[in-house]
Amino acid sequence: MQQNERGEPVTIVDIARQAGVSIKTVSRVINREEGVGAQTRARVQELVEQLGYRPNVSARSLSSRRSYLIGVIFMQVGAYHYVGEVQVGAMRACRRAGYHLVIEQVKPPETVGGVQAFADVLRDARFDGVVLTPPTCDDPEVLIAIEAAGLPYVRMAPHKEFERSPYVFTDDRRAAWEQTLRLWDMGHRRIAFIDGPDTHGSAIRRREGYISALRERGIEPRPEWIAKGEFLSLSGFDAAEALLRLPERPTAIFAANDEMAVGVLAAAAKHGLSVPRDLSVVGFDDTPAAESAWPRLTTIHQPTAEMAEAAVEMLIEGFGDERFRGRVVVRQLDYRLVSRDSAAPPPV
Amino acid sequence: MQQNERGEPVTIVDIARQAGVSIKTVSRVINREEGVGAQTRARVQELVEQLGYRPNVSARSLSSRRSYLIGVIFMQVGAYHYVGEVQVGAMRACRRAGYHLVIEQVKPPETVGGVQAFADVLRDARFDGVVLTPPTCDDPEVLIAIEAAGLPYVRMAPHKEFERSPYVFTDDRRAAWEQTLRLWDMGHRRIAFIDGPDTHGSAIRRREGYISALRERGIEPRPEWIAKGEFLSLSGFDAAEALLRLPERPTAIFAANDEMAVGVLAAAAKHGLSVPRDLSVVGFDDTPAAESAWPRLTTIHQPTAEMAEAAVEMLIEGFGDERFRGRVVVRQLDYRLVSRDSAAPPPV
DNA sequence: GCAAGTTACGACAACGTTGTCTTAAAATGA
DNA sequence: TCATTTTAAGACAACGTTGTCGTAACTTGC
Repeated sequence: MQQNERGEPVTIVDIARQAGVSIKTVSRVINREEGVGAQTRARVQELVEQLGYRPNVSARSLSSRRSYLIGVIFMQVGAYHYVGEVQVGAMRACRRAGYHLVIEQVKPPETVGGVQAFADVLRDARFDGVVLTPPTCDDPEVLIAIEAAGLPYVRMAPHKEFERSPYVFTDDRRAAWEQTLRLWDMGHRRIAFIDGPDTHGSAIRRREGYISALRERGIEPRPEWIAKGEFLSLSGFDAAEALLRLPERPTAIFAANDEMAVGVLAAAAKHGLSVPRDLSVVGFDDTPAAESAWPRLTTIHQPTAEMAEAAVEMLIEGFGDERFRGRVVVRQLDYRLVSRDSAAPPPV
Repeated sequence: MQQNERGEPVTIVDIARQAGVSIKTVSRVINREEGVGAQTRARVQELVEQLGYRPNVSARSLSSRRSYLIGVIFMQVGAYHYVGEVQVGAMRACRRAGYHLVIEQVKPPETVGGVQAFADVLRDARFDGVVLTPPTCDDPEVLIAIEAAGLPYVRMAPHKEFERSPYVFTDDRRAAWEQTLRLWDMGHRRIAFIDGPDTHGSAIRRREGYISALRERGIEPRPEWIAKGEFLSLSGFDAAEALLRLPERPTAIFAANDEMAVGVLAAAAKHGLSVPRDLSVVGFDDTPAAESAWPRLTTIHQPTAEMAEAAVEMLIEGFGDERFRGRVVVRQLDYRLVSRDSAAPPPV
């Protein structure tokens, strides 16, 4: 069923011979090109399915100068969940369109020769396009390498230079604003914030949302309420420790991601504080950690997989019209507030 | 530097012309084949570097019938960390050998048409080989699909049928045995265990190690001490709740993975138990969650990335000698006990 | 000094598609 | 009815490598 009479994979030649047409005609049917009569098309189509023919990607790319490969570029720094979601979403979109997903890791900036190695990989992988995740999507060297290779790319939640390429994003600023107001509306007035690294655009925008929400309610957030974090659980723990030692302790802590929020939970436990009775804690992202923490985290759902899916779709659609030539395409996806058990009105 | 005079990527033809030799000779140099004189080889080598030539993978695979693509097959069920580590390790090995890594997700068994879709993907991706992660590595349908495609594969920590293919593993049984004895030696006598799903071979072997350690010390583990878990944090939480309600409460809980151990920590917090003062908790795997939990988890380090690296190496080495024909190759890697803060002698 | 290897290379045909150009037949218009 | 356009299809040459085989030019052995 999947082999021709010589015991080898079915090729376009086999189809052509059996259908009594030229290989070019079969090629046209496969690629949904016009210029084929209805009956011919149907006959070829049927044979293709019957023999289980699948085009040879190598031959196809050699000839068409397309690889049907999309690359996802990331820098592994412990954000397994995020990268995993991106991959799953990207893969879904790829599969729908007959593409495959290749993953490539960029070494953290400090690594010697990292970018050169990356450029080499780009050149021999011959991707049709790549998706960039934060914080790589703002790394100037990486961007230059990709542009030098003439590759179309889409960035996910970029930090700056929005005109430089198409990108997908969610409104982090507004989401953080809503999250903060949610605490406010519960009655919290001393709301602290744990920041992410400045290399992530979303961290910055989340902080902005937090600040603007408080200002809107007529409160200027005190500097000591904003603690530096690194998006890692441990940094959330440390930041929370500092916040909980403040003379006027915050009644609520908003961590810029769930991982840090889990760290806050641990710090609260260490200080003998019951969440949410003595302290409310909210996160951001809605990772599995949020669901499995105790108490379950009130957070904001980030449609990571869907964003990646959208990014790949934009890439593939872009291949049609002269590869994005200059056009910047933007796609926004919606976040969603998730209410669980870690936030409640403050102690009276 | 990376383009020839026509502004297109440098090809083998450019090198050949400039070196004054035939393309075949260049090809020989590239592929480290013999039959080229020392000076010629040096001259070609230098030109290759100078012009930044990289072979076109499509052409190469079309001609050689190799894709230089390795696939990693997994089923996403929340084990982001594990899959992430596998990918990183596999990618490292691939890059060293000039291969690229393609990831493919298999839908959970219940999905309709899942395996057929998977078989299709296998056929058009034309991997040179694939790495299978648990629990996919024991899925009979998946194995049949891969074997039908004639693909060499290496399994990671398989569950059964060890003669069926090459595989890499760690001695989970012995590691769990050591972990249990470590608790015993601290003075614990009521040691409970939270199981993983039976579809994971390592879960089963971890349980065996736990049981045999207790038996060796002359204790028959009570059935109620072994709680069913699903390798997910929430299931650890639930299992711990049941264990902590036991009339004779265990003084230590050994969770078959870190994620569940974190769930146990949460359950302990809910019950007002201080870890490790009132209850010792140990995990398995040494994921980031173990480091960032509070208290930090005592666990066992699993060399996941290294295992994946080894798997890919075995695959690539195997391509040489007629593609593994019948030979089962096995590689064992070492685990490592990690002592942190979540285990201590039991209350007196 | 000559037959019998051995070494270092090249010519040429794959590999399985797609792109470009050509052409016979069918449809259209006057 | 005949010139003109449109449609459906095919011929043939890429695409950039590797595999197979052939063959001069050297070695080697006696």
